[in-house]
Amino acid sequence: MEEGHQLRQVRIEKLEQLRQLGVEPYPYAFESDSRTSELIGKFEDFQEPDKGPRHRIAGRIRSFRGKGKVAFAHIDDGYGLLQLYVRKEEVGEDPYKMVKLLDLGDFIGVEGHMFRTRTGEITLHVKSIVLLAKSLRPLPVVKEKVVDGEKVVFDEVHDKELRYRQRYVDLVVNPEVKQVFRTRAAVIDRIRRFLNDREYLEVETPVLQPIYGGAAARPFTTHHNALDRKLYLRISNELYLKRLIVGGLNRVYEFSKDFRNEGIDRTHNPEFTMLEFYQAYADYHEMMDLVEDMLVDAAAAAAPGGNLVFGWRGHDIDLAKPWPRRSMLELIGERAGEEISLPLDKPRLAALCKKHGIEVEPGMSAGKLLDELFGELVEPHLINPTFVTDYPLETSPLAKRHRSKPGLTERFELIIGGAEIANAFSELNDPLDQRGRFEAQMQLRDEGDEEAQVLDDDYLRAMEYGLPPTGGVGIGIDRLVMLLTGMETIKDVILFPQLRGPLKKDV
RNA sequence: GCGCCGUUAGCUCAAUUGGCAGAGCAAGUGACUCUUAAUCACUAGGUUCGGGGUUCGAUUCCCUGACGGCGCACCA
Repeated sequence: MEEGHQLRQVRIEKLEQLRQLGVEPYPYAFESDSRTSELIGKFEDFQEPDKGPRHRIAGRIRSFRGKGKVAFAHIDDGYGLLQLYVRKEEVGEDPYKMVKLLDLGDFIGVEGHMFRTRTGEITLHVKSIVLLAKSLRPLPVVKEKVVDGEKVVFDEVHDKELRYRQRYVDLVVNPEVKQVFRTRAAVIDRIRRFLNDREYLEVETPVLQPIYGGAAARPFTTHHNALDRKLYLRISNELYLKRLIVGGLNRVYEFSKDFRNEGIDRTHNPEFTMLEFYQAYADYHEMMDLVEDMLVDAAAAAAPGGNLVFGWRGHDIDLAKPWPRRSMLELIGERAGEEISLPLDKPRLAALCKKHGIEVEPGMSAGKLLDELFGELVEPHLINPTFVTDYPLETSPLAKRHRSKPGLTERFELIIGGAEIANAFSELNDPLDQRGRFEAQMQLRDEGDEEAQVLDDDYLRAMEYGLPPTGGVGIGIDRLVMLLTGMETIKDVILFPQLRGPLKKDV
């Protein structure tokens, strides 16, 4: 809608008419004392509703039905809709002229008492009304009615592009979107308390990093002018948090916005939120216990009442403890129908891959082949929470060698609904082993693997001062919220997901 | 990056074999003092995503680009 569009022009003209009536279209504040949802909820408590107390409430006009000298409207205060009943006789001549100049989308403040209309709807009987902000652009008009107790919505806004690009519109017209983001905040709050209660310290580490690390991914790069230096947006905060363990902050965590220069799909957004937490003197077994407790606790923020069954990706997922802990080799062996034994036999794994239609490239290590088999044969079938343990050494350069299984590490991933929700290790704390692992990664990098990790000398120096045995976990918060809210795409749990290109037209 | 599908009024959507681009809601004017997808009458509203082509004539067919969705690839 360009500057001169008629719908917008009409509203601009109304601004002038309002000012001529002495109405300021953009006043400074309004003191409200109620919420729509509470007023409706408490209505039944009133002895004599029609003579009940006065309430003040502010919000956006979402529907309007003028009937001559009386008007009905619904106000939306962000928590729900409440019907208003306005009579010219009661609010006065001039205010009613103002009412006639109102549009859907305008913010108003009202004062009045509660009653029930002849048709049964709980309603605010307005005694006074003020304009709080005039809206110039028409919001999409969505109507609903209740049929047999079921809400039927008309002209619902489905257009994904409009919803993501103009999230402010989406939030107004699709009220369930607000609930997703309230749940997201509640889940994060709950996890933060869970960790604080266990004497974890919340910390902040650099987003701009001279060397990126802690994960296998391609980074975004940027440049610092004053330092004339290339910097990377973090792909992970793992190495910084472990430096803090070296320093004696024995339990640390950070909700970290990470950035990875990768494709975008239902489970990947270039910037996403990761929770990482590290605990000195713990191993991965202890971290599994902690993750299990943490996520069951977090689920309560999304589904009060102790319900632990969540519908997601076409499955009913039961989060009830305990969650099975299965080794990766065992799971692959079951699905492949043949036992995978140690030490890993690369030609045999390659044959197995080919048998299951997985492309084998010459440079692939035995561990990489195992990862491929797991992703193809096992992961999609793990619906209820499962801790998959003991990943190959080659693909886990920051994880400690397994205490009894050569060629594997003490690492687990938590898989729910076929998606990776958490990744964790007994952290590698042998600095010489770590140096060797970094060197192996650099070798892969030289061979063209752009996602191989980069050797971080300062991190090695820190570890040489001494890193205690440590358990560490990373949890993909966006995916966790998807699970707990039943959303099928990561775009639905990120307020402003990354989209290509600019707004295609000014609508 | 590849394939398939889509983009028409502010919103939700139609448009026959290629033949004057329509409806509902929203908007404007008028009527209406308990309406509720309020109702009634009238009015206005379009670069059919952009560019090119075929044709007497393109929303429709062809090419190309943009954006979105889905799938694949990539991806802890």
